[in-house]
Amino acid sequence: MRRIFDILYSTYGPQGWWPGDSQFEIIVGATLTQNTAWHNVTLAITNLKREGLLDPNAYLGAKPELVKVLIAPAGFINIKYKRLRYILEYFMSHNMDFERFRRLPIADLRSELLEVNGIGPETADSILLYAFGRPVFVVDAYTKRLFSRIGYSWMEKAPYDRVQEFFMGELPPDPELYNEFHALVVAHCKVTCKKIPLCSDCNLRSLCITGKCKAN
DNA sequence: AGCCAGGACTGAG
DNA sequence: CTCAGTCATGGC
Repeated sequence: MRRIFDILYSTYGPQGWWPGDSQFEIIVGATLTQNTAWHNVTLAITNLKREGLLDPNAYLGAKPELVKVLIAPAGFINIKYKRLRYILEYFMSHNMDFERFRRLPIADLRSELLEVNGIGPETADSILLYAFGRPVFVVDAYTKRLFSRIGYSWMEKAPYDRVQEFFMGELPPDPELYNEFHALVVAHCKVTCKKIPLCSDCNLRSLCITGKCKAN
């Protein structure tokens, strides 16, 4: 597992995630990117910034119609508008006390986040890792897709928590490592695309980046 | 013209 | 508990 990380890292280099300036922006981005191309999320976040709504009070005080237009590029406008509301209300109910979130035991904070309507396991873990620097491994569709092709076929249909437990059992609880690992998986999948067939010329198959495989 | 993107919720069986 | 249906837009 560590070897796979090393290959990815030497291939793509440090990714510098999360692509956002503030903790708050990371939280908003993690929500808006649900089943959505990141490019579209950047359009929405740029809109919110321009209108000064990338701020909890401003967002909650703005007219729904306006907010929906601004986040429209990210899709699912009605659902995501509500989800952002719920999430912001959660943080506001704790006075946006990020220091508190930083102190809370990981399991407790994760449970709190999962109780919020609109925050599922991946969004919760993205917030934990990228906004609060907690050592939580983020699993997503790319993770399952990639690893199910390089020897872990069981991951394809495995539930989120099972896959996460596996990775966290293989790797030390290092936020920096988890940060880069997830970002590198995304970076790799973005360039390989899910239609690339398995490579029969090397053990790494679709992860192979030697350029010698037929799959590449 | 479809198909897909850094998911999560809901309701039915 | 499992699972299809639903949600919306921009890029290729």
